[in-house]
Amino acid sequence: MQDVKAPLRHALKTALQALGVEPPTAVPVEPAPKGKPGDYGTPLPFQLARILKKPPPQIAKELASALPPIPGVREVIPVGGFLNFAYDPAYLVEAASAPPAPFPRRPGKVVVEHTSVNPNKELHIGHLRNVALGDAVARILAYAGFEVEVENYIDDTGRQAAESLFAIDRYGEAPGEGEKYDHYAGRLYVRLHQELGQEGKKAALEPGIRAVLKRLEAGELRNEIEKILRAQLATMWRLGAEYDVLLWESDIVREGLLNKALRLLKATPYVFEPEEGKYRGALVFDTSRFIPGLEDPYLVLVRSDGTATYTAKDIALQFWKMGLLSGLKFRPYGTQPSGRPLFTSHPEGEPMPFGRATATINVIDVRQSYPQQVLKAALSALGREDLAAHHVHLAYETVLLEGRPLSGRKGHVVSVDELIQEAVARARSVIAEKNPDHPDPELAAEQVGIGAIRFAMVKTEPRRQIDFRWDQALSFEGDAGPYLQYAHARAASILRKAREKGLDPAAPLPEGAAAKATAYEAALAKALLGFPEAVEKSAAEPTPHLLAAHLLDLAAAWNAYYNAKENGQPATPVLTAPEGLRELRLRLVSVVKETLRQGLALLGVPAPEVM
RNA sequence: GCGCCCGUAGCUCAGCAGGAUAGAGCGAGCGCCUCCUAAGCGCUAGGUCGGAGGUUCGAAUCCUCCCGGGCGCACCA
Repeated sequence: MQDVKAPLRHALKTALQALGVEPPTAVPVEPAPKGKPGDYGTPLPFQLARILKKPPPQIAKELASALPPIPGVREVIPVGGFLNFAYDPAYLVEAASAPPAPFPRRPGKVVVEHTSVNPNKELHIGHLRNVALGDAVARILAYAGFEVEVENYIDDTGRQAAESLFAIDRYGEAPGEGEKYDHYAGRLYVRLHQELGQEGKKAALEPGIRAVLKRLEAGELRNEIEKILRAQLATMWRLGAEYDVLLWESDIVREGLLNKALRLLKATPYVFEPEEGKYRGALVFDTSRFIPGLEDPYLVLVRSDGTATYTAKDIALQFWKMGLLSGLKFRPYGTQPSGRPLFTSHPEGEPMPFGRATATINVIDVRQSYPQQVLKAALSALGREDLAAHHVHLAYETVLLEGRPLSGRKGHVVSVDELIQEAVARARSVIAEKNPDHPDPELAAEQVGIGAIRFAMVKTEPRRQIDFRWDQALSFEGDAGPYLQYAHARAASILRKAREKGLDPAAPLPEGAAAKATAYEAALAKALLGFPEAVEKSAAEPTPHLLAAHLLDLAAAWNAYYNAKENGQPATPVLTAPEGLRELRLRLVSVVKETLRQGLALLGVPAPEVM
């Protein structure tokens, strides 16, 4: 896939220089709107109107005559103040006829932290958005040329983990038949909270919970946490999300990273212990210089009872991620479904080069914007504005369920496992109905079910609230994962049949084949050529929804191509097309298939060969 | 009250480093399987881009104010 806009921009700059105008740094070039002549166009003449003191249409004409020949451009068409370019279809098709290639490597390392769910109960659809978003962003960045490290923070010394373990111990009940361990822990956690709600129970149970908390901090109950964590990981892996390293909070505390971080901060003028007032005896961070406009800019790092706040631990983790602190040890944690190894921090491990990031992305919901700002402020407090500028909080809005906020207490939640089961069952029945001879219905059902769920979570802009509705999330029509998967399977089917006939879609195009390209092929080629830019934009934001939107456009262009008719007859048959044109179309279909596969992979959506 | 985010078609959403008659999907209506998978395609209907000012040759996009909704403002996170 080659860039057709770059030569065009270059030619425009050359023409501008010929006209004695300093070219802008970014020359706008966009596909021409439907119904307008040409394939691409630029509004450049409007921007020059002020400088040249001439009307845009006149500038467009002058610019047109000053242009050097542009590769593939058949005609330069002034359209009012726009200047459009009609391409030779053969050129567009040739430009699109190689599958997209990964981007060149970029310097530095990006650490993406996502999931980081409390190891105390099963995942629900709120967590799902985090996993889907984080995993997609990590994949997109890696494809876009960044070195990416995916970290999953395990808060094993938190209150919630302690409560689940306490509940398991207290009720002494075994998991139900076939009950996943995280669901079991979650069930007893909920039961504990019911009991805590009863009169006088809280005081009676509190010491027990505190005792568990102490043991967790000492790392004594790691195996108990692991049982829950392993069950959660099974869900993440089934979704297709994978990680490089698990970071246990107890390890971070044990390695003294927290104290090291606090020591660094205490050496700045912004962190101190007030001698009077409401914060007397606590260690606070005055963020006013970094976060203006707060009514109370003091943030407690260490409470007056000596315990550290979560934010303080988070700052320590952030410092570690960016190489300001060292000390964690690691060891292998096993191999994930794709074969990618997973590591974990561990007291008995050995040093490994995790962390040391030049940029960090935290995938975490918008309600935590303030503490995320504090992370940047802490970096700034150390004088590391450079690092602060490279920390991104990928804030996403919360997920509603049928219009109402999720609520564990009111039972208004859906677990991810439950959702997957439902989606796969639904896919299974659609396959049985539409393709009863499917060679592997179980595989396809899993792919379609997972794909529908994951796509639903990433197609919307992160900062918009998602209202999860069963009928929409499991929809297999329209703007949905299965629509893209279907387009992919359709292309795969043609390629399969071609190979059966002895044709090789990967073979070089025969001499003169490209010249047979029509407007149909050109339109499809243009859709394909937008892929690298969509990836680039998605990586830069970062957000997967831009790539998702482009893939929907590409699939729509491909489906339209597939269905094109003239006088009631198929206008664009592939396998039965005349020789030359057939090879050309086959090549395009193969690039469509590969581009969709790649794009879907970046969103974590499987691409079935048969549906 | 202060701060951040969101108001685009009946519903769910793209578009927002200013550019061409504002685009999809769902829903509604009409059509397309003797043709490579109809989970698809085509056509029709449907919009004061929350409102008012402003900047600009040009504003859904930038600025200000207002209205509506969400979230955050603990020695929680």
